[in-house]
Amino acid sequence: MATKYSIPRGTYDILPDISYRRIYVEQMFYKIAATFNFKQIVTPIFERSDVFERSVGDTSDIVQKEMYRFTDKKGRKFALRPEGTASVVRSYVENNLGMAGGATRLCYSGPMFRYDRPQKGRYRQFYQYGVEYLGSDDPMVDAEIIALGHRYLTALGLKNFKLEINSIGSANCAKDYDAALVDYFTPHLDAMCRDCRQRIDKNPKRLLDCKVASCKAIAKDAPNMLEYLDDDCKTHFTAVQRYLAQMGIPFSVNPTIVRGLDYYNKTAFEFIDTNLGAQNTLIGGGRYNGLVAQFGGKDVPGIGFAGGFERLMLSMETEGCFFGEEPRPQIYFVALGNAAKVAAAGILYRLRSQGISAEYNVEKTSMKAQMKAADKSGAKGVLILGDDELKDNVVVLKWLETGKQKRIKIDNIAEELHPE
RNA sequence: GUGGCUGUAGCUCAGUUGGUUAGAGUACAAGAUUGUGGCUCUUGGAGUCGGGGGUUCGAAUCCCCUCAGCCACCCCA
Repeated sequence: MATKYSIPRGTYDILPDISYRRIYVEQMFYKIAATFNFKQIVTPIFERSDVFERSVGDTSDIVQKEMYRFTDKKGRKFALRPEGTASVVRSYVENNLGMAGGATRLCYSGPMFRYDRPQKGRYRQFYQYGVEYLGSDDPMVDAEIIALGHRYLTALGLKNFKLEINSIGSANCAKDYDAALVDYFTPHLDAMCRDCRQRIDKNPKRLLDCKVASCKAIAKDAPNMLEYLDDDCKTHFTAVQRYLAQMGIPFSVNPTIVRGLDYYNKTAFEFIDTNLGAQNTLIGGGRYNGLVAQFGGKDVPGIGFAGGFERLMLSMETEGCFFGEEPRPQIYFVALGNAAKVAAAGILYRLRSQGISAEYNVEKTSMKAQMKAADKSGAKGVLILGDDELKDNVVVLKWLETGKQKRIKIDNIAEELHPE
């Protein structure tokens, strides 16, 4: 007996009855991105491991324990991509995309891989969409990227989300701030959870994020990141807010937003769903000045965001959003008898060549069964061909919604379906 | 990686203190004067009771292991 295989943990199949929804949501993304003149870039789903290790940060959880790594036959080290930005920047540098002059606006979508414990809205293979803007540090660009995210969510019909923004400063103000945090938290450490005690050395900003009640209480009075911004970061951040206000995009400043990837600086933002579970970040993004230089390119500033299709669609489901029309054939062909079946092959092929979607069922022979199948398929019309019609060179066209039917010439089917 | 809950037809679920051929709804298939769908009715097929091991005369039911899903931690999309 053949063994039945089951899908790997944390992955899922997109089955044909709902795959049109994914197509709708993805196409909407590219459509909105195009209105901002972003163009698609496609990169491989695996890269040399250090592409991610160096950019995402080798102390980050993603690199430390969530990457799918493998070695090829020549011993090269690769990893399935855990996120999109590193690959895009690698390609930007490798192909000198900046040489075209002006800014580079890129968008992408595709599968990402993280070895995580699966739960609702979190998978080991998941699908992200994202944008990257390379070539400017102007705060207007920050606002534009955020606006693009906002436009997309809105275009899908989502309402129950909020935008939170923050500035995590640049390298030099972050250093001051981290020192201030260590100074503040160190005397309280005994009252804090074990995780926090461990994290204070690695990344003191994380202590701001802790969910444990006692830690939360201490973190409440911690130094505010925004007060440690240098002048450049400060004016940048206020300008971003001014642009957002100008665009009429509502937001709130949340100083505890700490993005988990090392390359972020200055502006950080999240679109959060307000009625999803624990995995409620719809879109996360931020600025990453310095990353291009780190990949061996010029010191070109950049900013971008990424979001997961899974959470997006979960959110759309809870809000009852439109997911696009379910595809169905225009015509269902009912053939009675073998001569009609043979003729149907030719007619079907001609209709399809003319762009008319058509379906039939060879397994069913009775008229009743074929009509039932036609009804179930959602087809708008049925073409019925039997011996009577065959000898007159006609078919019966029946509209399923109204039940009206008439005999039409076989050569005129396409015109009858498209009256104009 | 840690903890809690769950796992019975394709889907949603029943299944009494372990007891004989494991049920329902829905979906599917065939039929109701044989060339006309939807509604109704009749009949039918379909389940390794997640998997493996153990206790027992007997396990879907009790015990152990394992796999998977969900929820939270964590992490983030």
